[in-house]
Amino acid sequence: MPELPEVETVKRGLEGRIVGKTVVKVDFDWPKGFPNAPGDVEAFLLGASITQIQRRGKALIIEISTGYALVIHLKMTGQLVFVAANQSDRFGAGHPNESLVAKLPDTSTRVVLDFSDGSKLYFNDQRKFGWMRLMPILAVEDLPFFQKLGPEPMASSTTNAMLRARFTNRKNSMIKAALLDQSVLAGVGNIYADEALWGAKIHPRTRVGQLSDSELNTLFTELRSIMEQAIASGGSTDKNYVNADGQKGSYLQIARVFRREGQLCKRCQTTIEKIRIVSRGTHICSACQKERL
DNA sequence: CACTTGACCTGTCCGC
DNA sequence: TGCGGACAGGTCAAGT
Repeated sequence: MPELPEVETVKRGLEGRIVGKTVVKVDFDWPKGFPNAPGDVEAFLLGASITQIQRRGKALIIEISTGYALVIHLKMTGQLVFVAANQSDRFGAGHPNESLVAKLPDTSTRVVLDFSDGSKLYFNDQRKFGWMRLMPILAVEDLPFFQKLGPEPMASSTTNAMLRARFTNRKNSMIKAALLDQSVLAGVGNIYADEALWGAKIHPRTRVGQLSDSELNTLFTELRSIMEQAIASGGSTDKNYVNADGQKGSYLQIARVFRREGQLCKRCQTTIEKIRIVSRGTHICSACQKERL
């Protein structure tokens, strides 16, 4: 389930691997995942080169020399995996990714881009929730998804005061629902919502209006800190997520509550519980994160 | 408008 | 062993 740290990790991986490369072939057989007008691929992608890669929220924007861009959302099980021309150089016998690369393309492969140097980029998506779309760069920001998207939590221009104002617009929501709402704040998903709430000692069912300014500030500080650590760990791999080299992220090895139900709270040794809030699996320490009525 | 819930998908796991 | 059902969770549409 790629959230901001996972998508950022993919973005950084792709920057060093596909920028400057020329696309010579595109294979896809899945209209819902690549819903483009006939002819777009030939006119605006083939023969063109990758110029830069951006991330906004959980979406990636791969810009192309034709003034078009590939906009990609990995949703829950999407992967973007780069494979060099000579696989054995990078994924030879004994390499941790040998088995993964050996089976690409697999049954989850939706799109394959071939570059002129023989390398390839695979877009895999087991559950088909993700999408990839070719469109003019100038039209990207007009997509409803980007129109509604809230500010970037890690940007220096995003202040606590600004975030407090956005959250308190949703004062009757549970804080976890507000954190997951991409129109309030971009990039937070189930993993880092639980991790940040534990860090700030806030029960996820608390209504936004019940939180003081200082509690909200602590929550935002925790969120930034957690996301920074997650990026440094290459993101979180629960099942599907891998980076641009096909490697897993290691954040869950240092996670405090997520997927730690039944284990002890690292702060107070109480057993971590898994409950259900806003239809999502939610991990809490009921001693550190007291529910208020 | 604020807020919640179900649908979209497929692979996996659990109980029978 | 096989099978039904619950579960995983990002976003959007539709509901209250």
